[in-house]
Amino acid sequence: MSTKEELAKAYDPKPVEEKWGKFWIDEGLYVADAKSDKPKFSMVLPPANVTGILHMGHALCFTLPDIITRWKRMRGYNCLWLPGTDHASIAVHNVIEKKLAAEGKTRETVGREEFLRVAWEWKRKYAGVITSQLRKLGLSLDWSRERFTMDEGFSRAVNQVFVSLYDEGLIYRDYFLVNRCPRCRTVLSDIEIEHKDLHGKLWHIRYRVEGSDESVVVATTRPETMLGDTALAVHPDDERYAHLHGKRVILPLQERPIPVITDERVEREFGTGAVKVTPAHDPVDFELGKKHGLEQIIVIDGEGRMTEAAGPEFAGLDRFAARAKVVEALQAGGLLVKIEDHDHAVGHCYRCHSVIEPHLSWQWFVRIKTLADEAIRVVEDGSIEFVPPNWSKTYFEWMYNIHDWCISRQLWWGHRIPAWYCRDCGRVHVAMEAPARCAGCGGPLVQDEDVLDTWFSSALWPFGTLGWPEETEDLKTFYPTDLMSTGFDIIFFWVARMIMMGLKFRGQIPFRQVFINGLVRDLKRRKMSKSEGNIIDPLEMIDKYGTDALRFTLAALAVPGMDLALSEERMAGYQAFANKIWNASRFVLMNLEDGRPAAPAAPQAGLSLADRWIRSRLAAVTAALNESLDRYKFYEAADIVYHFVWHEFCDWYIEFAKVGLREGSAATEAVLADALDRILRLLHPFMPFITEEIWQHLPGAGKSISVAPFPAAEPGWADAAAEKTMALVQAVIVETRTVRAGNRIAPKDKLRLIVKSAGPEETAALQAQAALVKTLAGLESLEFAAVLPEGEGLLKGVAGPFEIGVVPPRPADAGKERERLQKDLAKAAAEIEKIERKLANADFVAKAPAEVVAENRARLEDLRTRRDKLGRNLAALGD
RNA sequence: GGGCGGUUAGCUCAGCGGUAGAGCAUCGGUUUUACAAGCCGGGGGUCGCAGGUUCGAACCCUGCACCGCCCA
Repeated sequence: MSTKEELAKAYDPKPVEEKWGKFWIDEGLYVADAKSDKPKFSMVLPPANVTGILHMGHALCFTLPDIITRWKRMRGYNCLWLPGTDHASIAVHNVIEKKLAAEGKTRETVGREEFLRVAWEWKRKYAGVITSQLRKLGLSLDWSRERFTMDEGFSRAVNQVFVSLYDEGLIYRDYFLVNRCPRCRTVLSDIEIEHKDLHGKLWHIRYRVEGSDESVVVATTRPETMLGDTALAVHPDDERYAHLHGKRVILPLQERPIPVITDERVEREFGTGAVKVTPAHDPVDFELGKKHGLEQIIVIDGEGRMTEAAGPEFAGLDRFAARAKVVEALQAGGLLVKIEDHDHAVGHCYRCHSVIEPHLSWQWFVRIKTLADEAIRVVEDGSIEFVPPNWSKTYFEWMYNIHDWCISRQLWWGHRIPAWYCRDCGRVHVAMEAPARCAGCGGPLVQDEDVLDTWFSSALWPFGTLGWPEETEDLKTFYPTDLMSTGFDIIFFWVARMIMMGLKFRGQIPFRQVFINGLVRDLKRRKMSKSEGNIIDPLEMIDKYGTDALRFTLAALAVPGMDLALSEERMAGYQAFANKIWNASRFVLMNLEDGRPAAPAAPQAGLSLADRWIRSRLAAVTAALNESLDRYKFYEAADIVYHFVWHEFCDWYIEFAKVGLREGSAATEAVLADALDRILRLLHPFMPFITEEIWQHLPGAGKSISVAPFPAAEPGWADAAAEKTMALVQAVIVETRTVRAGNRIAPKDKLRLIVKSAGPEETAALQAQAALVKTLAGLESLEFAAVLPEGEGLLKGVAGPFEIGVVPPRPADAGKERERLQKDLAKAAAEIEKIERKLANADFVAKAPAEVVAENRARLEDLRTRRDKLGRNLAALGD
């Protein structure tokens, strides 16, 4: 026998989590085997921001797939769950700049090399923070394969992708109007812009028509950009302005003539129907400018300041100061017709929330259309499946309207673009390694200053982490991965791009399924944010309630695709659940002091009704749990196992087992131990720590529960007869308890219970379980009678087919009893009426399925019997 | 403006065509030798509104209202 030291009175998570967390890693239990012949199940962890700290979003997004991985591992899969971190270009860059600023330096004063040295040092120092926090969640990650997006191999993969796409013409450099954050001093891609509705103004400005006294009024939300206007546009069919076609107007303040052009894209309803055109500072105007061959005059620079071209009185001013000054100048010149309130969407930087500035500059782009077409196809044909499926609509919506992807960033922390320019002839060289000199003229080369969008590298995560571009064993064994768990907010940023890149460079989808988890909110459904002060910190929760309680809470709240409202109360509830499991286990272990008897060989031989019943339930619950997890219904799976463990195993079976154990039944001891063993294994994916700790105390435990087989849903254990009889037993027990509670009879008063016999089979079945009924209902005696004796002040109740009579230890309060019976009677009567009405409907009887009709008839019969019994009992009480 | 989602018990949410459920909260009882983070019992809902389909609607369809998110 191997029962170790007895379990403590209450579950204390901390030492347990520390012990097993270390054990799992030291023993390499989650290190995948590329050569295994078991079926594989692989995932890559969404790389955590290397600067980051763990928040509840991580906890949710990582706990759910860990449940799946642990479940699959126990079911015999060769599982790989690969962790890693992301270099988070802008975020880290900002941190380092701030750090330098604190020392009175800037990146320009220290230079690129020193900047990167500081950044790497910083990364080395802080990367461990997030990874050690990940470990606290009990994730079954393969740390031996941990990767970083800027490690050597991964960087090579990034360069390889860049060079290949360039060679194929899918990456190009262009002078284009892009989004720039003046504060971060870099351009951003379209999806890194957050549009916020703002209350703005619409300024109506008068432009004089050249060589006439006439003028045209244009409306604009950005008067400062007028300094860069190179045309005025009207709709070709707008009769109000037909006479201006081919004329020119004089741009106020600049006193420069600009042409009037016509274009279908002008909205006649907007403002006055005449609009100013600023090709260098507005996306629509940029296109109009290209179409109509307009000059592009840059009046705002990359830092949001007015340029020389804006004119001497404005040059150097901040864009918002310039706006005020332009408006003032227009007003002074009598050119401002009116100012209206106007709500419109304004783009903001997703990192720092500054207002974005459209910015004309040379940038690198990915030509996206052909890549997107393939990526659309694999979702359309079901090769990749979104869970829940409606997210595919969001995906398609974006993919159908996708624009070329601007991938260059004016930052230093990241993958430097592998492009070199010839100083002499300007020729562009794109290559894996720096070429020595210009292939054209032999001139000296200089590398592009920019780095790549972080998302460019994370798009390669599913294959880059497995060793690509080398054809590694890992790549062959584990790609494509099976599941990707992530938030809906990065479907565009990340999921779509992984699909495109995976298809392009592996010719295969990167993952079979995408599980989209919701947002973690507080109880008032607000997003958690520092400024709101409503953050629930997972580490603090782990400290307070234990990792298992946190994990179970997240699982229980995780309805696919839905945001979840998290509360500490909920977590306290699952902490109590952990404690319940702990104590149930203590009970079982206390009864296994002589070791663990083997389960009976023949499935049902020598088993009591209760033993057969719990096995039947166990089989059903195991099957249901598997099905829920198969469909990623974590909340359902959690609910199933919670209810079973607490309200079937603990509330009923353990109490029944006490009777069997008292009688010295080895079978019950075996079933009890086996049920606990299975329960622990069923729970393990959700609550890895407590289950490991208890399981290790079970006689005959293996190396680790995390690699023990997941319980099979034993088909031979299904026992409808046992479940039916058990329902009778439970009904009699519950009704007796209800009678007791309704009449304020103390639990310590042992009762005499008389049961009126029903059908012979049912009666015999109940009689056989007299010991159970007596113990659980608190009886001193249980008698069966053909009729319940009258005139003894019996307290009567109806339990399934049985009528029961409780002999009150002292005269009962007839009023209370009458109240109770009347209530029951009223309930039954209401139900009867509903069903009678249904059955009175000829259409129902004729058209509803026969079994539904039969069901209703049977139910009506039962209810009528019940009503009659209750009525008689009530009448008997009357005298 | 386009798209997606939500509206069910006091709170947070399941259920999505055939007897309205869970957890928490609440009320009453209770130191029954695994557990008071417990045990036993109870109360509580015209399933947002209005139509329609159906023998039958919380569930399907249409419209409306309100809330949230994404895109333009």
